[in-house]
Amino acid sequence: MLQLNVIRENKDAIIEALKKRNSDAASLIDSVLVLDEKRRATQTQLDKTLADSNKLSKEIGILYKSGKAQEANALKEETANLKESSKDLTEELNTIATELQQALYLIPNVPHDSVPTGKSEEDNEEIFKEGDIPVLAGGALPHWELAKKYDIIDFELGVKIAGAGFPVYKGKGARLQRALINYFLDKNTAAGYNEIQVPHVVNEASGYGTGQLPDKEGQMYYMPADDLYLIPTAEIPVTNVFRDVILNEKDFPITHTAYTPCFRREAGSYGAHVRGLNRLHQFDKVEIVRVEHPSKSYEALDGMVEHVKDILRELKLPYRILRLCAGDLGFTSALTFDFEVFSTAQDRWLEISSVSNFETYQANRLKLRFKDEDGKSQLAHTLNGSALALPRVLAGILENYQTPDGIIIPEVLVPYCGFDKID
RNA sequence: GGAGAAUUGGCAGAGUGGUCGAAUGCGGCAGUCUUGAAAACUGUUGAGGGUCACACCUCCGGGGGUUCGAAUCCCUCAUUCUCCGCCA
Repeated sequence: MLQLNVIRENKDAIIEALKKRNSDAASLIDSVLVLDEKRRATQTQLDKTLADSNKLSKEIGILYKSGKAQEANALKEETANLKESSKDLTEELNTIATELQQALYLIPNVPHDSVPTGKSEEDNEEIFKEGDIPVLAGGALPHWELAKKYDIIDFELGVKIAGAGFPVYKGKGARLQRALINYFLDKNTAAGYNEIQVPHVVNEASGYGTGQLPDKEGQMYYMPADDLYLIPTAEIPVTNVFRDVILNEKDFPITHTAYTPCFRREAGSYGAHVRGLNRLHQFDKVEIVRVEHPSKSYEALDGMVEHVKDILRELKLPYRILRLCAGDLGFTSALTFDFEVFSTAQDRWLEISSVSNFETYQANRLKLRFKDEDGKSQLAHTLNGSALALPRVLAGILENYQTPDGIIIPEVLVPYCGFDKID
């Protein structure tokens, strides 16, 4: 959520910047400013009324104490009007505040200057590419065929138990999943991220805190009996650790890593590209989250990108990095880099990580602040990224490391797996 | 799941209808003293709105109510603790 005072002071610049997202926010911003003004005017009026009635109440109290009940009763009558108008004003204020809040929820984050203009993922800018794309022998298979051939992932069994998009990993497939989780967590903690285990469900307040609500409720599994959501990403619980928190400057940087399963309804995204592991309702992911001083957050973002690169180099997977264009940028993000691994047998790139800086957008909703040098409260910056999402990494490994004799396990994972080949 | 108790500032803990945003202690910060530090002493120390700055307003777990007036009374929800039941 954008800050009101920032909108007030940079109205035109914000409208201009949001045009990059192909959203004309001008009228929305205008109505926010009108509502803001109305809110403050109403607040001032209410404050005055309350001040008057507080004053009267105090006088009544003093009169009673000094035994002047009659005079007190006379004053009581005067309060009736004040009470009436303060009730009306409170109602009015609540209405305006709610409208203002809802309008603010509809405004996405302002894209960073470096974000390229563009309408869709086709306009994303490739900024880096590394790793050799293997030349596979004849008869190379896509990962879902390999999964079947070696009996390591059973998609049909998942359908029976839960439904499409909930695969069952078996034998060496299950072991490889566990190896990847442990490897990622080890890499992240070695880089200084503090491991944390968090709930896999979140309440409504947490959903609003990181911006999934009210925007994306259709993408989350919701449990009405308990008013809880299954998490679509560890970003929500891990970042909400810092909801309503005031940090000291010396607490920066805050870094966490967490493994969680992720649940996504993926409503309406069925089609040709969802086969196998490409798009699931439940998948595993290891996330990294940072809370940073505003002056350090872009440096931190670069550090996260380098960290993810390092992992992919060790796995020896061909990958590229995209700078998302404004049209493809997430609602809450100011700048996002996507990592994609090349799926050789499918001949396409698969997104395996998304690393973003949200600047103060989430912090404003979370009320995540810190005391600066002058002792004033300021909003912190939040960032997060996948390091990494498992299924497509697994797809990449299966396809790129396949040989006629079986699938070779990347060297760095062998100690975690306890085997070096799936055959 | 049943019965009872509780929820106050960074922490501990007073406060049961009136000048209480809240005593006191600890912690934090600043100063005095000291070669330096500790101790001691003095001052200061919640968040938000509002204002050029004051004034002023809101917040004592969340929401609602009673009252001229609520941290204090009532209702409701949440959470925590104790006892019982069930259970990985």
